[in-house]
Amino acid sequence: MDQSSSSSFVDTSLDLTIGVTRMRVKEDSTTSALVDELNRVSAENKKLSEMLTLMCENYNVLRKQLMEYVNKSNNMTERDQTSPPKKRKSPARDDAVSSAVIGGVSESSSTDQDGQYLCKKKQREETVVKENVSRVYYKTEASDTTLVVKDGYQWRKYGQKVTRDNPSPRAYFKCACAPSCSVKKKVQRSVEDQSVLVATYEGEHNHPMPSKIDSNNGLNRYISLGGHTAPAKGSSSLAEPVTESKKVTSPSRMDIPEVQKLLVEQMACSLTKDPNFTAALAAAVTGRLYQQNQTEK
DNA sequence: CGGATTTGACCCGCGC
DNA sequence: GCGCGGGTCAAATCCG
Repeated sequence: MDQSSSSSFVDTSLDLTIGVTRMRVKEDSTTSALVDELNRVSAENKKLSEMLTLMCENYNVLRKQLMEYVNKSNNMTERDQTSPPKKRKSPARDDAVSSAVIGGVSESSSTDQDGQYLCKKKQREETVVKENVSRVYYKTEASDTTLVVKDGYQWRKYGQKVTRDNPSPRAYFKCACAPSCSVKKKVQRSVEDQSVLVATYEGEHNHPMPSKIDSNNGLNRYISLGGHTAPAKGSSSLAEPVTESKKVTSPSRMDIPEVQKLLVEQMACSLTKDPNFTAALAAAVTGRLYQQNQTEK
């Protein structure tokens, strides 16, 4: 946790300051006007850089707070999940080692009489024998009643159910590339926080993400839950859906440099959308070019 | 009209 | 064996 928060700090100081050297101001009034303008712009750039740095600091502070909050609520939910004696065991892929199914009741307990039964059972197990199961949390508008999670992949909804432990319905999705890609996901609102969508992924896509844009610009935002169940891990990130994998084999798909890169990209993206910023940036670049021109002469 | 979504019915595992 | 509950199927419906 500490590791991640410290390592996730991204030095975003863009060094936009254009050390405008005191140029030999010509008597020419237009030149002096230009220099004035350059000075003004460079000061503005300085200001912008400071603002950006401040924003980053604020972001880090907020992120820390969110982590703490999430960890707290997570501890609570874990207690909630363990304490009430559930009548039924939740499915293997949801809460236990999924390989328990692989071992196969069929092997040890198979008898002649239920051969046919086991045949069917095996068929089903094949679909159950999984793969990686991961859970991802998405922050959405509480008023948003759709169970759509824009994670970049295309999904086909094939069912919806109201489950006992959660009043909000659970939606079932298959990857749109099925049957070639057998990834499934379940999406349900969190019991504690209706604005949080919990997506449970089963399996891994065997094809590239069709649209990366959606994953970044969608309605939903991944929320960083570095230590949802394992706070010690702390591999948190802004955009990477933190997977709460049930199997050891699940790779951590993004390391810190990548996280930083992504973070910077996101910041750059939001900044470039601001016309004021782009104007200032253009001015800064022009200023720099102008400066170079002057020194070359 | 074709693909996506909805929704009731059905299947199957599990506990009693 | 029965009933409950989660997961899936598939016909009906919606929508671009």
